[in-house]
Amino acid sequence: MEKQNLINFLSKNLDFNEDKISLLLEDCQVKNLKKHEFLLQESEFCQFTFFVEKGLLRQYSIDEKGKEHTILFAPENWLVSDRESVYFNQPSSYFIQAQEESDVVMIGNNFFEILSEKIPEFTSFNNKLLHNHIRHLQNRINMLLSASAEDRYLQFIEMYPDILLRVPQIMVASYLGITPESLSRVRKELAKKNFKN
Amino acid sequence: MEKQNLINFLSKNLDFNEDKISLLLEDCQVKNLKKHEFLLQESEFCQFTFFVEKGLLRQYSIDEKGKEHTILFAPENWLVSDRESVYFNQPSSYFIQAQEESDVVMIGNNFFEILSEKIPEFTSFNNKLLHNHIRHLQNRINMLLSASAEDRYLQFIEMYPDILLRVPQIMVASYLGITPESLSRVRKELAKKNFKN
DNA sequence: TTCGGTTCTTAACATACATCAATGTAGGGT
DNA sequence: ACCCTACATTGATGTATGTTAAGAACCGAA
Repeated sequence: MEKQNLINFLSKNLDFNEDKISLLLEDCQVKNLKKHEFLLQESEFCQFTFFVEKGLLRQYSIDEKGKEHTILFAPENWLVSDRESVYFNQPSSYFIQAQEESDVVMIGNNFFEILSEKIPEFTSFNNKLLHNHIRHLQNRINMLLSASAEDRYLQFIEMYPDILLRVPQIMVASYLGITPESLSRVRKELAKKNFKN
Repeated sequence: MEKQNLINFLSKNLDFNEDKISLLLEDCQVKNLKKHEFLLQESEFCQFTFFVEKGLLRQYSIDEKGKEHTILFAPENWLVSDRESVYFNQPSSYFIQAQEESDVVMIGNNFFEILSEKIPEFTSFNNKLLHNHIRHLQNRINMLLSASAEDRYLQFIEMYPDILLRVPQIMVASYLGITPESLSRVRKELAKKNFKN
């Protein structure tokens, strides 16, 4: 089934059997994306939360000088959304784009509310997702405040070893907050110190 | 009453009258802090969420090189906590310290659950708090990824004009992710361009 | 009031990282 | 198989920011 990953994800966390979840998910569309296709662009209102069944999404912003800044990489089994846009009803300042041919489940903005009504325990699960998100952002801030280019890169490959292989370095650089040239040099340095990869 | 700010804060957001809220808050202690007193230190488990009735708190971390990184300034009517420690039951990697003589309401970790039971609408309010938190962190990441020292400073005084006057520059610098010397230079430059403040 | 510490400023110098530019390389589309 | 475009690498150079160090201003405690 095309939503199998999402169903697993929910049933694992909700202790609610697969069939029932599958039923609840009936309203959610699945969308197939070609590489480089957009799910959201700057100034649009984010209408969905996206669950990645297959492939890889990237969320990024573009600043006044035209530079891209990668906010998030979302491989299989990740949720992506612009919560700010969804929750506060603002035009988004982000782009969400498929980096590979991908399948995503489009979760409508009211879907979580509906789930909350039908599955009381969902509220606390949603809470957990939010806390996870906060933890993730907090760690990133810490990294940006304290770590050098090399340290950031090392942290990155530690945390997302596979993503390194799936996206161009230029995007990893924009995630780390450095230029692609700098990243290339960092890698060269690490190679000297006989660092694999 | 010593918890008046918190009562206002909740009654404004919950549409629940002051007396009832006041009653619910009875279990929460109020603590008076002298300047530089700690509410939380690294490796401790964060047991409370703190609401600032009066004064100013600062949350910060210290990295391997001994450098401080300010995570958050919390003046009157702000909530502070290490959600990661509270929610995931981990030792904290942060310090929370009073920058001024302060009064805080100590909100126990189960208090929000209790409130949820007594005030159904509280769940969605809590949700809003979490989303606000996420928005705040997200904006900060954007800033760290894209803005120069000067831009960061300008954003900071725009956003927190009063805090600048209440804490030493050294701490503002550690919030912005730059050295105090750099901050001093930035300010000098801005002064040249006849920038007030 | 004086003392001692913290903070702020300034300057000279160091360095990590950015920028610019050129070349090389690889993958996708026709 | 070819070209085209995007990406990676490298070197020369520039710049913002860090580092170190010193003195000045400030402030709280004795």
